[in-house]
Formats: sequence, structure tokens, C-alpha cells
Amino acid sequence: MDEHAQDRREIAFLHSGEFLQRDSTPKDHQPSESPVEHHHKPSIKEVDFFAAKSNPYDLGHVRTIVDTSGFNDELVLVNSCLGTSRIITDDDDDDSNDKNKPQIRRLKLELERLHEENHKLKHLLDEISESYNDLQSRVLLARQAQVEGLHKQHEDIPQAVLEYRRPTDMNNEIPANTLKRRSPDDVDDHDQHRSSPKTPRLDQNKSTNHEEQQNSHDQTLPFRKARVSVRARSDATTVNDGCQWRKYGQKMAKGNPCPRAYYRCTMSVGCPVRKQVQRCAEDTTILTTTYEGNHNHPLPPSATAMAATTSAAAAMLLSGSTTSNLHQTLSTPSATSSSSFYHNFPYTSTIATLSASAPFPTITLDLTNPPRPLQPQPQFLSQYGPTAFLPNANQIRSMSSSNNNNPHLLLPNLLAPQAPPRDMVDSVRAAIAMDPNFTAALAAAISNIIGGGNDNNDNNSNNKVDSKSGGSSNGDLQQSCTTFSTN
DNA sequence: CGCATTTGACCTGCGC
DNA sequence: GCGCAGGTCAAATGCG
Repeated sequence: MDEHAQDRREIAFLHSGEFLQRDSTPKDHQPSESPVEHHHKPSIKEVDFFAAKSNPYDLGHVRTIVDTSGFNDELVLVNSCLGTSRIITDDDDDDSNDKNKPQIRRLKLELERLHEENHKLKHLLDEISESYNDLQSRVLLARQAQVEGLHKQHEDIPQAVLEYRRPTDMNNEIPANTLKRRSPDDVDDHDQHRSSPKTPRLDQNKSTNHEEQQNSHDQTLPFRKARVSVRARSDATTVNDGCQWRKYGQKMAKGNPCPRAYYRCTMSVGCPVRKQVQRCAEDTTILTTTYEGNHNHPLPPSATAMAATTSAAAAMLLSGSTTSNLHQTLSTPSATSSSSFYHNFPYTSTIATLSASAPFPTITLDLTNPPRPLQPQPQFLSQYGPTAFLPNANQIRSMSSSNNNNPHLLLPNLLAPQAPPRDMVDSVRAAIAMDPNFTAALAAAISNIIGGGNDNNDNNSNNKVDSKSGGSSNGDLQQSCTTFSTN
């Protein structure tokens, strides 16, 4: 074995052309060569590395010097591009090490710098992506407002679009002295929330600078004020929505013996999303989860569906909640162009409850009833499916025209990399299955997307999170349908 | 020891 | 202005 190893070692050195020019006897490259080197083809990088030497060396002499100086610095060089690695020990050309140490250090620093830069760029990309999604949501709302031709929305929502700012900027712009109490780690969303404890301020005029800032801030966050409640049957304390939550409070709500728990999203520092979880007083097996706000960070695959649904519902709510004919719109889905917007929602017509009387505009998606076997809404899936949260141009067009029923345009959204959690899949499965066109398009799309999905990537972590926070198993949710009514 | 949860106090908006 | 209710904070506590 040792002989073979030594042979390979020699071969490795022989591959270094520069090394051949030197006086290098085999005995000078002995024992402590790394096995790593034996298993990799010598790379050009190695040759170049040694090429920096201009003179032949008496390696034995060098080693003597190094040994007496106590220097034994084992250095691992990793060539990330070529996938080669090499361990240089004091059995290598130590003199060359001495001479090249600055270069090695430089390379290492450069590598670290590039690594860091890569990390920053990745972070930046996430932020930009998030901003892009947010902006598109606003465009969606503005477009919807234009289609509806509602003057009030022409005043409010397009302005919100124009005043769009990046979420991170929005989070950081409120002066720190606007609050009396704050914890250092969640300054951002505290400010956001403090400005809107009970009532939406989209139509309020305040006089102070802080309040004006917050007011305009609120206008830039249309989703922030909308709430989406999801009613589902669950024995656990919370439903598994794929996100990571931290409980920050619990209150006894009036009229309900069950306490209401308050959770904050902890997947990203400063994420403004919160949820309230409360059991139904009439039926304690029903858990009502109320979401508020938009995530300012990428979501794990298993969280995308819920976020998409709630965001789409919030968008719907906000696009119609300021109108006087909302009730009519929801009640008669085919009456107006905007009605097609609602009509496309998957859980059409009887279970989604819109609360106009609540302090916040709130839409409730009732997942506690079995799905009705009628009127599947495949177009909803295209528009408000798992990633409807991130509408694309086609979606926006389809919303305004209400005629776009081309599944090929819409499938990429449905089958975006983040697949929905199982319970959500169950919730919409019936609607999907009943549309043959959709199924065919689905099959076609799968062939394109297969391999890109990462459905299970976060399942474990999410399960862990949910187990900590009392999340339910996916099976707790019932199949569902949702319809609109008004309180 | 660090992190999450609990829980009473506090803040804010609204209605009277 | 006061009380109420919803919502949040943060110290205390529990847990792994």
C-alpha cells in the first residue's frame, strides 16, 4: 500500500511541469503528503502555484530550516472552480511556501472576499425579488382599480403604487423615538404595528410628521391592513402553515372563553407578518388563524401556499373593500368585471366571509366544510394558486380582461418551485381534478418543471418548528371550499 | 445558557 | 374624560 501511495505521490509531482525543472528527488517528497492529492488530478493551478519559483531549490535544506524553526503549517488550498484540493505540508517545497505565503494569504483573502460578496449578492437578490413581488402586487391592485373604474380606488391604490418602496427601506425609516417602548430586535414591525393597532388609516389625515410618515407608510402597505382569517379544524394549538412563528402574547378575547394567541413571524428579523390564533367558541375543534402583513423574506416551500392564499385574499379584499358595492360584487360574481376577479377565487361563493364591520378589513377562508362538488375554479389556481402571491404580467392581464383562461400561461405559477403543503393541496385538489384542460396542462408543465421542485426541502425544519409551536399535522385540515358572504 | 413561552402591565383607539 | 377591548411589551419562567 505504501509503495503504491508513494508512486502516486511521485506521479502527482511529475505532473507539475515546473516541478520537473527543479532538482527534485523522490526522497524529498515523502511521507506527509496528503492523501487528498492522490485522488485528484494535478491541476493547472498547482503548476502555476509552483511556477512562481524561479530557481531550483535544495529541498532537503529547506526542510531542515523549516524544521528547526518549528514551522509546520499545513495549508489546505481549495480550488473551488476545478474542485481540486491540495494539502501542502512541510514536506513540500517549504521555501516556495515561504515565498508564496503572501500570495496564498492573498488568495485566501480573495476567496473569502468573493464568498462574502457572493453572500451579499444573494441577500440583495432576495431583497430585490421581494420588492419586485411587492411592487407587482401593487400593480395588480392598481390595475384592478382601473378596471373597476372606481374613483376612490383611483385616488388611493395607484398612489400606493407610486409610493412603493422596498420593504426593508420601509422598515427602517420610522424614527426610533416614535415609540416609548421597543425591543432592540424588532424595531421595524413594532413601528408598523404601532401605527395601526386597530383601525386602518388609509383614509385618515394626521397632522404630525411622525403620523404623516406612518400614514404614508400605511398607504404603501395595502396588505398590511387587510387580514385574512383561515378557519380550519385542528387539535393542535396552531395549524401548520410552513412559517416559523414566535408567540408574543395571549389575551382573553371578549365573548370567547378560549384565549387568543398572538404570533410573530420569526423567519426574518423585522418581518411584519403576525397571526392570531383562536379557537372557535362554538366549536373548539375549529381553529381560526388570522394573518396580517406580508413577509419580507423568501418563504419556504411549505409556507408558500398559505402565504399565497392569504395574500391573494388580502389583495382581493383591499381591491374591493373600499367600494360601496363590495357586497354586490361578492354576491353576484358575474355582474361586473371585478366580479370575475372574485369569481376566480378558488373557494367561491359561500364560505369566505368578508367582514366590513371589523376594525380591519378581514376575509375569512373557511376550511372547515367539505368542498362542494360544483363549479371548480381552475382559473383561480392559475391566478391565486400557490404562487399567486407573485403575479406575473400574464396574471395581471388575465385579471383585467377576465378572459384569459389559458392554462399554459398560468401553470408556471401553480407549479412554481415552492410546492404547497399537503393540506393546501387537499383543499384545491377537487377543483384541479375536475378540469381536464388543467390536468393536461399540468402534466405538460410537470415535464418542464420536474427536477426543479424542492417540495421537501423544508419539511423537516417546518415540522420541527410546528412541533415547537404546537403546529398540527397536515392532516388536521379538512378539505375545503370557500365562498363569499358578508357579515 | 440560550431560546421560546407565559403573563401581567402598558399602550392605543374607540364609544359613550 | 373615562372605561373597555384589542394589541403589544418585556420580565419572569420553563425547557432542552
